[in-house]
Amino acid sequence: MKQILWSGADFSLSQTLESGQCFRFEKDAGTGAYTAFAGDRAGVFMQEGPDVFLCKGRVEDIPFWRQYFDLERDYGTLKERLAAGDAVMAEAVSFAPGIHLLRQEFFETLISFILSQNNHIPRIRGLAARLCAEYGKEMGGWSAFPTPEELARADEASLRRLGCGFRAVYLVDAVKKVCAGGYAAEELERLGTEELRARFMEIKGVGRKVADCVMLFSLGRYEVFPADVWIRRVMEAAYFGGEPLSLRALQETAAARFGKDAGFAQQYLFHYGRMKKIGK
DNA sequence: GCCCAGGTATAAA
DNA sequence: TTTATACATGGG
Repeated sequence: MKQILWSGADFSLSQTLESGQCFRFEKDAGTGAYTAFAGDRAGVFMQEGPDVFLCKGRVEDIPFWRQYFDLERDYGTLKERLAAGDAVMAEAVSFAPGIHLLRQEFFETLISFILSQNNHIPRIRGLAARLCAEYGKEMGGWSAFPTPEELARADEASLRRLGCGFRAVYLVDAVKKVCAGGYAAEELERLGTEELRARFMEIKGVGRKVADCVMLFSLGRYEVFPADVWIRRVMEAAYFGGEPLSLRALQETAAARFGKDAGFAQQYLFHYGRMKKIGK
């Protein structure tokens, strides 16, 4: 099977899947194909130039995957707007011009990014996989991401046994709050960014970083775009190649960008500075 | 075996 | 308000 999913510029399957937005995908080293999992769906995708193909999966899921990869949005214009008059963003955009913001299911994104704290990507992926295997619906060779109700069967002790560590109590609190209501898609859509962030941060273990990641990688809130994926790309660009950007330059740009929230930006960049050993 | 991670809660300054 | 630590665990 080889169904065309999309054809157009400004989209890179690999850049998008490997930009740290999602934790359930696999790359076939031989063919370069990616298997992506989202909720209880799975698909195998390949990209040849501007053409993206669904190579394995359900044809009726094609509209879902188009939405998931945010393929119908004009990223040319979006990127221009983001990079205008901003050297750091311009650098980020040219470093990874094919990144799209995923529209992942809300609960899966929330749980994944709670798992992400003080953790590295290979281990986050391992944890997510174990969570699916233990509590998600068996799909024949793989497991769906558990629903809030399914994950409500888990208590702190069993989550710790899975290896969640101190994040176990955070997961329990998140599941409890989501099951209690107030997190339906229509309700979240009604809230502005600030209200949404405050709502998420009521959950134990959800700080600004996780809240923003959920808004970015699930809810399409572009206004918080610079706070995560692009900044990370900039840091990688600064660390791995090209003209090195000083931490000071990044901080100044971030302070300008975040305005009143410069403190957060500093803290945020401090972490990345430490992580990537940039600056002093 | 050691190091450390797509942070956050909490204490201390 | 800002800055420093503890945290659980296992992938690399």
